[in-house]
Amino acid sequence: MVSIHRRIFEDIEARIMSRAWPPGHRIPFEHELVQEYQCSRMTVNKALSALAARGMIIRRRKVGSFVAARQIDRTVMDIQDISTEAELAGHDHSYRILMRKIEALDAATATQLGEPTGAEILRLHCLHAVDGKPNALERRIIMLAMVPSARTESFASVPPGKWLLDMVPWSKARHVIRAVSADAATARLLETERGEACLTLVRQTWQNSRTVTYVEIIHPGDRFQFAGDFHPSEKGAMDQLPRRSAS
Amino acid sequence: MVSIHRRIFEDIEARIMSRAWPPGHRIPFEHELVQEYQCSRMTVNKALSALAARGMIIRRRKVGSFVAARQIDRTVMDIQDISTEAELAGHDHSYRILMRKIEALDAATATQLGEPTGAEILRLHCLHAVDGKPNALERRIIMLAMVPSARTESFASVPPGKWLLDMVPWSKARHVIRAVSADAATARLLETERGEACLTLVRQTWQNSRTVTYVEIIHPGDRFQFAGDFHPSEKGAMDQLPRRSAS
DNA sequence: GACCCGCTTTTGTCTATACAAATAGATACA
DNA sequence: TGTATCTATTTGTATAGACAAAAGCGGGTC
Repeated sequence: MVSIHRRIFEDIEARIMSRAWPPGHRIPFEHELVQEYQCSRMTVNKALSALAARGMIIRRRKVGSFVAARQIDRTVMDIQDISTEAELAGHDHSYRILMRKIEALDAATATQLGEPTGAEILRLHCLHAVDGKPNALERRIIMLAMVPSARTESFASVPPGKWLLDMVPWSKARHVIRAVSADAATARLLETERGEACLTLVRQTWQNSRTVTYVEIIHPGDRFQFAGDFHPSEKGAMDQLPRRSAS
Repeated sequence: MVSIHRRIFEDIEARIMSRAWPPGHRIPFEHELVQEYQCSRMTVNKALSALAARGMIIRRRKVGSFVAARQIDRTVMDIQDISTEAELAGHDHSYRILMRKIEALDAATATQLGEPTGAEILRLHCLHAVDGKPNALERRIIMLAMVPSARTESFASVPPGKWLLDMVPWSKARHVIRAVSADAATARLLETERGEACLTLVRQTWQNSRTVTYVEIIHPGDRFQFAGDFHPSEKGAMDQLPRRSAS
């Protein structure tokens, strides 16, 4: 037994996925669906709102609801902190700090980050290993104005990615994935060949439109990949938490 | 002026993002939030349901609502068809078919796809160029049992990615992003150096747990990247459709 | 033509109420 | 002690009604 709003949701979704209702097609008005399903408008509204929240339809007052353009391959990738990820997979994770220094933001990088030249930053380089094998080179910039406590943190016992996640709230993140060839220094650190293809994840994190941190994480291409699934009507993440839970 | 359910949503979200309410923390019961915000339970329910749909909280009857584990960096990447993407960006797109043949699925590939050995497939190789410059090498397998009409389609005027998207509904997709070094043949086709880092997107698409198509799209690393944003409280995709719209 | 005003339609939000489903915890019983 | 049953609590779903906000549309005026 499924609920009515769920059935409406799925009926419409099926028609969108099968292209019976192509992009741009107008979905019946709420009052029409009320007639069709013999239910209240709130119920219909709940179904349509859910479709809108997923970006499958666009709703406009006085105009109607329409199948969204480009209901493309939208994939959700879980991009985790390296140490957390390794832990979850049951692998051993270690890291060591290669560099840690406080400096002023140079002009080129400042432009790239959209922050003022000369701002005080903490620059960190860090090598991660999983099960003893080098797995990632992390090059990070932390804006000290946004994270003053980083000034005195050595990151000897907590990796910077995890530490920041625990210490600093962020409101927006941007990820870029690139393939680059390893230069000599990178290859040496990652114990791979010079010129070897590397998968680089760049992440910039903001809080209220001020950059918190910018990081490049360079993985050897033969030991790493990103994966993501897409199920159209997937409900949110399920079964994540304990039966009983601490307050 | 924001709606009440939106404010409740954002208040709770902010506490989750800031770790004021860490994973596992019990969120106030609906009736408590009703008191706090002086609104009806339906309004509170709407806010909490939205948080649950996003996977930020887990709700269980008689128990309560809890902050979900791993409210990680979940990023949404729009992975589009190459030709559509180029069009949207205002670039010129062309392609040519390098290979097109019907064959039986060999054992190794069959295992990889999770399909029976010997199944009839259409194998397609295709070179895409944007503004005259090679931009992607596409290696595709189409399961003819699922897409019989592909047997007679030449793909001379519509690229296979687009054609499939228009012809065949799919219910699930999986994406993998990898970095690989170009072998000699790939490098020649993409007009780049042998060994150059390439960004490879692998996509497998299913309908009702039967594979529809499997494709590897190999981009030269110096001309391509994937990007995705994450705003926690982002509402669904907006502004996608026309002012006026056909039926 | 351009501009403003008011009408109408559609979606957005909210309320108060009701009952159903799940289930932790208490209670009764073997 | 273990087990079945009851009870209270919390979330899930649905309803009918109300008003607000956005925006297309037509009419009027200049």
